[in-house]
Amino acid sequence: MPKPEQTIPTLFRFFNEVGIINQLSSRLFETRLPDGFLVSHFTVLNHLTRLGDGRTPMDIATALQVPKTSLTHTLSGLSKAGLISLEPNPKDARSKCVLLTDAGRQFREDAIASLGPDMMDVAEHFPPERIAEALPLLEDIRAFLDKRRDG
Amino acid sequence: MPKPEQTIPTLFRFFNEVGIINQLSSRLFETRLPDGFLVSHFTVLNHLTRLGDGRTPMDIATALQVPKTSLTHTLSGLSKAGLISLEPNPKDARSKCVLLTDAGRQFREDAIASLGPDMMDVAEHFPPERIAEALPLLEDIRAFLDKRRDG
DNA sequence: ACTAAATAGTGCGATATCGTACAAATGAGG
DNA sequence: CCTCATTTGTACGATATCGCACTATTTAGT
Repeated sequence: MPKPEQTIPTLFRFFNEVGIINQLSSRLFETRLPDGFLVSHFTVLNHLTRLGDGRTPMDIATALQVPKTSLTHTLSGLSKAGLISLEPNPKDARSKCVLLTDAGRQFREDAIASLGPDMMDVAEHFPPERIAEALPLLEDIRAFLDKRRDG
Repeated sequence: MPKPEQTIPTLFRFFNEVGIINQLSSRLFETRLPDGFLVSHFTVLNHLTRLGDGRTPMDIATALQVPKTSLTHTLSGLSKAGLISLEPNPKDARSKCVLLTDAGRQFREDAIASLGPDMMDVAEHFPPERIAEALPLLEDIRAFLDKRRDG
């Protein structure tokens, strides 16, 4: 039975730290990306590369937990830049398929490469084991919030 | 000597999880706040309550790691809503002092109270010790990124 | 088959965020 | 004192984000 007096401040601090880390890291990411591109663009390209392209916008929006209207905008930017192509979905005429282009794959690789020095800098101060230790908790909390959102 | 092959993907996953948790928790927060208020508003009120008001906008922007132009906008919203008052800074005529009003303190308390059930729900699934274990790492990474940003 | 409910993507409007450029004020160096 | 660089807050413009409403399509219930 958790005691609210200690628990709630601890959780507030947790979410507060997460918020600021996100802010700082996103900003850092963006200074490394070509002008006009944001973390949101990279995130989509990274997702498609890691888990495979050909997904629908709705799949991606759900996975990344962004509203579908926001994703429409992001995809439109990626498409204009030639980093993805949007094709009709043969399984569902309402929907589309998001395909990576070669330029899109290259963009992601370049982005990762240009972030490499920053990442190594972090890695030098924080042993990967220490980061790896925290990952399960983060993933669990993410999954919890994720499931909770639907219900 | 960290090995890039494992380290960099681990860090990517870390920042990715942080990003999604931030997105999910911010959204949840905002559904609990009165209409028209965002996490950014709460964050400022919370900061002033915890560390004391009378600070300058620039102090707050630095502490919260948001661009000063963004904070100007947030403060303007808080001021219009009567949750803070902006007064001239006797020490520096360029600057201002941000003071909490009673309504501002009350707003924060109400916000925390309305988030209570959500927090307890999280707390039931994640023992506070487990959260507390992760806090030092988050704080260290935050501090590292924070310092790194200046240099 | 037919209607009703649910779902996918988008257009639109409101507003948040942030970079640039500025004016006012301060501080540093001569 | 008197520059000149720095700092504070803001106005402005550009764009991101997101909620609402809408159309087209699919799915479910009868």
